[in-house]
Amino acid sequence: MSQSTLDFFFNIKEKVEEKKEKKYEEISEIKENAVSLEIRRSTPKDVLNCILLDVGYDGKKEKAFVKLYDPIRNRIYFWYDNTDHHPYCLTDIPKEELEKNKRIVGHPSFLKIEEIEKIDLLHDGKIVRMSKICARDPLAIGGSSNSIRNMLPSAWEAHIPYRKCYIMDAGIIPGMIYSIKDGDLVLEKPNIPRVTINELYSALKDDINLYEDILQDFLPLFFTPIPKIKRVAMDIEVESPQADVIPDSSEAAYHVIAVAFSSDDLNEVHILRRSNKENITWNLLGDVKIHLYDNEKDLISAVFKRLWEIPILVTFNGDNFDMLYLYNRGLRLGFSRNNIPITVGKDYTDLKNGIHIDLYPFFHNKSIQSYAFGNSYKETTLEAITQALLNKGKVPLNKPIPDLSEEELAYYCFTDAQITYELTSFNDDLVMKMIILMMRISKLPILDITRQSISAWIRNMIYFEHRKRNYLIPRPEDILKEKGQVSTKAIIKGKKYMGAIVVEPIEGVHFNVVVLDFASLYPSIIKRWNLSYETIRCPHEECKSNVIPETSHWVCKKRRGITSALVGFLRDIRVKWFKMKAKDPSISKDERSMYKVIQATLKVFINATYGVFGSEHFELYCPPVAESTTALGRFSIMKTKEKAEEMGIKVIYGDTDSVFLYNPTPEQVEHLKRWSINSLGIELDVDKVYRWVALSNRKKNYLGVLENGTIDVKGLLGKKRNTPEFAKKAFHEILQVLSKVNNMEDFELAKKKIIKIVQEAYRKLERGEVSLEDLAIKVQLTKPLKAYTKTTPQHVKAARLLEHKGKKVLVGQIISFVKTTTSPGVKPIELAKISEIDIQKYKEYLQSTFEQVLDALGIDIEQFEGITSLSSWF
DNA sequence: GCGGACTGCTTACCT
DNA sequence: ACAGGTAAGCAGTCCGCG
Repeated sequence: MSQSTLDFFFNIKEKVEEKKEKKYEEISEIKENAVSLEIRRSTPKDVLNCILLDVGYDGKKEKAFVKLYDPIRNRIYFWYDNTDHHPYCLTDIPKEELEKNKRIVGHPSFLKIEEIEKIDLLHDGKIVRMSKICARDPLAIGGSSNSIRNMLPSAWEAHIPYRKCYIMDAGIIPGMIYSIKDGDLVLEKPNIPRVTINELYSALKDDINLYEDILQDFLPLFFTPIPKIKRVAMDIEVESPQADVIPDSSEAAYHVIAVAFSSDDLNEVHILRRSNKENITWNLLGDVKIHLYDNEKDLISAVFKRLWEIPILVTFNGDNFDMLYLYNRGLRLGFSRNNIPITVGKDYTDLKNGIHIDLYPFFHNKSIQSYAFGNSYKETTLEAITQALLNKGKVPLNKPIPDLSEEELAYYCFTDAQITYELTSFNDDLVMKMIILMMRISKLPILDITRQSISAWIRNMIYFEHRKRNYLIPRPEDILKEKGQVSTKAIIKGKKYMGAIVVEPIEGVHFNVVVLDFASLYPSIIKRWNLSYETIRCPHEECKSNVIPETSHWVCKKRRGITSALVGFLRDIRVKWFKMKAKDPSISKDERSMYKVIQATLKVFINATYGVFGSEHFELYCPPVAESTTALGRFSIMKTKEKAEEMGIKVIYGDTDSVFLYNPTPEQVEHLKRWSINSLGIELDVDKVYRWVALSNRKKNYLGVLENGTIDVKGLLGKKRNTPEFAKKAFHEILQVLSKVNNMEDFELAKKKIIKIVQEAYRKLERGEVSLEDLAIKVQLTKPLKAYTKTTPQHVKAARLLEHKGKKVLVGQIISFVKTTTSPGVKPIELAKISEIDIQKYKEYLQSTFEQVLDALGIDIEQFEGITSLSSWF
């Protein structure tokens, strides 16, 4: 057995035995202890093996600082910059001239001007001389009315927040292990065994020279173990005058009635007495510690005491609610700002002495949702996420929160804290590990990872590589000026350029279908074709012959593109190393699971890299890069289709990066794979094999049975959220029947069963045997009700009816409504009666749901038409 | 004034 | 606030209809 990944490069374990872990103290007597922040933050001169979690700026000290978490003492240390680093921006105006500018050199925060050189990638890597203007305060550079960047006709690198600038200049990698040695911050590098390096090099083979320098920098990020980060989850409940109105957290006008903490070793509820009951029972709470208070201020005081000592706090929507409410409630109850352990920022809240992780924005992040969790939850609510990931939910409430007894309230509140904690602990701390890896790859502090979107991560990752190599960070307007043009037209109105190709499906049931797909097509293209903002449409005459098919663009042959190298490396190491190692039976289970986390994290970055280059809000937005990527994607799939057909294989379907081959021989498949790597330079793999697949004439719409007997459904109405449950149920019964089909004869039998299912569904509907819940159509409100000005879709009509009844309707909420015969034709399920259901409309729903399946199977829905008039029989 | 053809809006899916 | 492509249902508009 090999050692586990977590300790084979590092020897944290030895030290664990030397020191005692910190336990939370018993809360008994509450005293307002005004310990100054200075003392709370004091850091010893030597601290070993902490994980660096956050970077910030201290306005009083005028210094950058980092927050380090010591996994052994379970506490946060602060380390302040000792390298005399200052905020700055760059300009092309010479130093002598700047010195004549009284407003700049006379600025109260002005420090100095340095003459420096930068490499300008946008202009063929030529060396440019620049002046670097330093100031004491980041606001003096940018962000105030009197900032220096506004006094300059043109400034570079002036919009980067100071803490990010500091990270880049100091070369700090958040999420890595650091020690403080003799007052200095020192990175603890892992010792990666020679044999591992050799294995890795041989896996990446010839491509290694495309990105070897990046590989050297990135390997420690993957091979540094992630220590166990203790954290405590918190949830609060507050009094509310109206049953289903959530109190405003900026007002904090009502009592805080319960606060729960949950973690490995701290499980307690602080609760306010609201009844006259002599003996309250706490049977629901098990061995959770209960603190009952007669006075709200005592409760808040005890909670604040906890928040001073908890190093890492986890909430769900704490930024907008729990933390903000506690802060404002604290002020209302007379606590001074200094005695409240919470920082309130513009769009975040934090612990003054620790770190606050809000899981809501993290799980709301679209890339996390789709690439890390495969869209398993569709709404960002604690209920939906825990249902999907933990397979359990919140405690069901049968009355409003203020009406709950103390015991019920404590139980409800504690359960929320507990499931919030579990969102970070399930699958062996998967979420915590992913967050740490994301920090390392993007070089962003934990606060930014949980609160910013994927484009911010990717931007920071690329900026960091620029600063490291002394490249000038390009300005968005300069990229656009040089590389703004596109040469294709999108199929969808309003889009900027043409995207992927979908091969016209050949209708019918096809047996023995092999699906080949390109492994990460777009990242592979970016790597193979050297796509980057500086290499596309480069200034060299001799490169203009290196054209991208179907476009007017060309790409550089002389210089290796930085984003091409970066994306290429991340793609290759994921596909050729981590994905392989995650399945390697010769290594330990722990190691495999760590490799799985790494490959899943890389997937989030890789899958989004093409998209960001086509997004206007991205600071490295470069339309020809995005356009060339999709053009080469179309080129690749079309060439593959042609080649397959040339070989005599029928291509029955394909979408973006895949081809569906009808009954190919294993030799043909091998031949095609070899051809792809040799002539396109992109790996083509077998993705899945169908016993049979049924295609209709609709694209992105098919079903099939895989080799192992599982049924695979894509795009059919029966799996869409806005299809009523009763239609979905019948649809799934049909799938059950189909999953057992192996040949044409089976099909004939299956058809008879399917007819029965369809008939039964119609009959139930006719007889009124379907419940309101099963008839509900669920549609998400994607914007505020007021914003629907052009049309009024049905779910908006239903939502407006709800609002009329005084119910709150929020963006992102899913509206459940039914179709009625009474005006206006729809009603939210809460207000509808079974007698007003429009049965005719629901028949149409059934018809179109079934039609898609039957179409694909070659059964004519018309032969069922008699069924629709079944009503006459009853 | 009403219905059919058409376009545009909106949502949910696929890659 | 990562992209474009496809399907579907409905809202709204225009036009023809003696």
